[in-house]
Amino acid sequence: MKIGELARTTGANIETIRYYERIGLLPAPHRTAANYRSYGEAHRSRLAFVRHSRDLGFTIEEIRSLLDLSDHPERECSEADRIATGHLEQVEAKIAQLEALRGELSRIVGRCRGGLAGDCRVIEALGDHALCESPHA
Amino acid sequence: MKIGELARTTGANIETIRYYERIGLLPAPHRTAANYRSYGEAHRSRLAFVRHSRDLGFTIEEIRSLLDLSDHPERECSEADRIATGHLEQVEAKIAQLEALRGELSRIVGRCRGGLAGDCRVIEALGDHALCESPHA
DNA sequence: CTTGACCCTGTAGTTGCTACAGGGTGCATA
DNA sequence: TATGCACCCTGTAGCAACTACAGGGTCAAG
Repeated sequence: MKIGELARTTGANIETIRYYERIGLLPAPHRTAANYRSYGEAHRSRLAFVRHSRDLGFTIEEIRSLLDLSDHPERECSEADRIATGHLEQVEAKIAQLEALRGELSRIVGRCRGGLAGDCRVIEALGDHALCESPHA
Repeated sequence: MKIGELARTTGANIETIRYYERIGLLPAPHRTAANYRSYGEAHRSRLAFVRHSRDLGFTIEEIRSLLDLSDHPERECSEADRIATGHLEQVEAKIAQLEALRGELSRIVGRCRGGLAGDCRVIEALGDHALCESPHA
């Protein structure tokens, strides 16, 4: 299959696929006589793995390690679990941070009663961190 | 005050302050005879506004608009409210997305029982989106 | 008079793509 | 046969919002 079809069946962008190849995340496929990339099922499932992992928020370097494990089924699985657990913790931390932020923002937005910028509570609140209730950052 | 002191009193990085000046977010301050930047209270409060807004997750362009309003107190405040409300909505959307992600990730992590990578449920789950419960991306 | 802390400019790196520019290939249709 | 169109190629530059140098100048203390 050519790159366009691979892109369609995985939902990845063509440029992204070439980018993954360039950074060594995907192996370089065979080329046709016209120098077109030619992919097989192994490429498709590897790309699906990458896209799925990216959608779950793993970094490229984390995915590199996970792929490496996936290529060596005789190794121990603990590294994969460590990566996933660490990532989960980061996601939870990010959620907590965004929730604090949401709290401050909705307090700020709620204060606006319309009118002139000189009296604007939104702008006032942004200028003065002391008006915040919780440590959002 | 020199740039180092401004950085200390606002919590901003020196390089970041110069960066803000370069992109026109902060006005260029006076220079001493030795060509050092020399800041006053107006600079400090403007930078505090910017850092606070960044901590709340506003983009540079949003902050540009907010600063512009802050510089024109005779204008209407509605734009500030529109920006803040829009940003709040984005934060809420991001939280929802991360919560879906957390759900999938904790399901995936929970499946690992140790052992070899070849049998690893974490790696299996990453390779097969169909094993997911909810549409996380 | 030298050490150290501070300041300057300009440029390049970070992450994970995305968007061209400028060209080649392959197939169907007029 | 020409020609139009969809597709492919490489290489480079751009995005956000910084951060990190390299290579140099300034200034006060000991």
